[in-house]
Amino acid sequence: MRASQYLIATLKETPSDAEVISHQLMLRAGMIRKLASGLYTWLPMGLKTLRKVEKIVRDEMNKSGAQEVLMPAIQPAELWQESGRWEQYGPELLRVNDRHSREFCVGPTHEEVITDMVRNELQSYKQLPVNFYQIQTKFRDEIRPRFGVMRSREFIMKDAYSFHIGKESLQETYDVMHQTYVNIFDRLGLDYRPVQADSGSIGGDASHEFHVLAESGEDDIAFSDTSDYAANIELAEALTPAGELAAPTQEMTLVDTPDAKTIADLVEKYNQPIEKTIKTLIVQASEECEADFVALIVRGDHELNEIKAEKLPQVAEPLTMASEDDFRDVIGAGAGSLGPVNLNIPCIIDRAVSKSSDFGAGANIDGKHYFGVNWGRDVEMPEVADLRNVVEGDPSPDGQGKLVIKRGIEVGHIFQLGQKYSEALNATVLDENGKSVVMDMGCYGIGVTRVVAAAIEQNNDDRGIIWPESIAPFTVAIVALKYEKSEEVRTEAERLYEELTAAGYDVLLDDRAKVSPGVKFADMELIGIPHRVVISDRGIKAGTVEYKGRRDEDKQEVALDQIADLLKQNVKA
RNA sequence: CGGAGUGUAGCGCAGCUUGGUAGCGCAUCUGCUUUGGGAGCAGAGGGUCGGGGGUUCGAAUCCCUCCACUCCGACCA
Repeated sequence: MRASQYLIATLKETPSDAEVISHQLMLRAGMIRKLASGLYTWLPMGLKTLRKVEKIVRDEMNKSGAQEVLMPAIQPAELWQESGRWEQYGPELLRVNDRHSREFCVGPTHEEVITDMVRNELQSYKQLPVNFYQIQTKFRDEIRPRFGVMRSREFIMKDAYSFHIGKESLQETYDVMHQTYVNIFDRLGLDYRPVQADSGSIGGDASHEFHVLAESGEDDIAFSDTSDYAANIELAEALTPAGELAAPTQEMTLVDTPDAKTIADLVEKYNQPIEKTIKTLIVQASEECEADFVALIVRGDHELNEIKAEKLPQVAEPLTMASEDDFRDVIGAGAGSLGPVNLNIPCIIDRAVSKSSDFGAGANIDGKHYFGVNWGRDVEMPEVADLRNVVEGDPSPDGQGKLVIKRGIEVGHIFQLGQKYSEALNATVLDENGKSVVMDMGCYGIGVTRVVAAAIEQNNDDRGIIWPESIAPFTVAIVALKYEKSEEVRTEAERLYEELTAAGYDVLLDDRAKVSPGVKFADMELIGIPHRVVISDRGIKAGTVEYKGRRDEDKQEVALDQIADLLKQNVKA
């Protein structure tokens, strides 16, 4: 491609509303433009990379034996009513009416449509297992779209759905997809981790997420420093601290603490070590609990894990924090003065709290705390559960090593759905006995547009993007200085351009007239092209061109007749 | 949805307090010069000042209203 005939829409200044580096660089490199909140146009330069990501995903999916289909973005309400998600999905589902006022939605995902297709097309166990996928535009009406295409409302997703008789067959395909994802992210050239995950609202059993590691990620991932254990922090189990509960060394005393509303106050003003403080959180109880509220207690230095809390039978789903107005009458004290001693509602404590001794807690009397509290002696040990997020340094749940916590960007997610949708939509086939059986399902997603942003998030410097070779919009930039004036430069540049293009390389020839060298260099670096060749009069006189890799510190002079071979040896076409 | 903020040329911003015919930098166009790190000179074009309403002789500026966008929050004891 010739730069003079291509939209190079680079920006010198960073648009003011771009927060994260990938968003800034995608705008500056002329890859995307915003149309409205959460909606982006892909300019030629951005689309080129997007298509390369798609191609890798498509290649590997095809290799895995999956079959490509394409389903509509607009879906009829009936199917969603059949699965129960028309009511359940909430405002993230964009609903629209056609001219006959029939109801539709813009698909945020395609379980319903694929299950409908499969129940119509498949009749026999002999046709199973199958795995269908598509690369298609989705819409989710996010509460707050942000970070450019990282969390946009409209986005492109590769979604695949497999169908089986029995869990064993599902597990086999799940394993194949896990390996396929590893192959995909390896080829994309990204630093990523597969992690155990919660299956969340989509429902189902086993689940892994694939995270690209980056500081700006929105998820916390916990890893073992010695084994290959990795899990989303939502899921990572916090083990009970080893050792016996220490014997009391202090008497329990009631202390006036009128100015202690927070854990920080107790630590600073009353000299309580933070690990000897506790937080008492009041949440709505479920129907099977006789009280209206349940108290959840974690250590002052720990955080409640809402996913874990929500799974407790006594706790209402979704997890709802009680407001102070609600519980003040029941408990007799407000936030900041709550604790397990003389508490008149059910109480569940975190495993770490169960090993706390001589700790401080609210007295359930406004402005007062008990210090030196001990389980058994001062208050009966309540029910114990895993309630908190793991923190760095916790022992790994697999018993090997300690946990390290890093930020990740979720770019892929695979689930074993089981029969959630196939049962709701009655997707059955006949088994070898001629009996009708409900199929098991798996589903497998990759956020294709998000992959592009994540790749930039992980690969950039102060000059711009540094693309992995496999997804760079162009792999080689030929910067021709004084292209329009120097016939020698023009001849050499054209020759190299033709040769590399013929050899299958994606080459951008910067032949722009009256553009100064500095601008050309800056643009090529901002766009992030991995390999750069500079052709100039100066070089031609010496019989050389200059080569520099995007990550290289230094340039090197290469003989004119050797540059093509050098690139062919080191760069994949 | 709650809170905060911003809307002025393609991009980045000033002007608003104290009302008086809209400005700067970059980008764009023309010409000349320049060409190995975001060139110089000369000239030019480009604006419903987010929309509507009001106050006023006069509104980018003051008031009302609507809209869009951005950030923070929706974990708090």
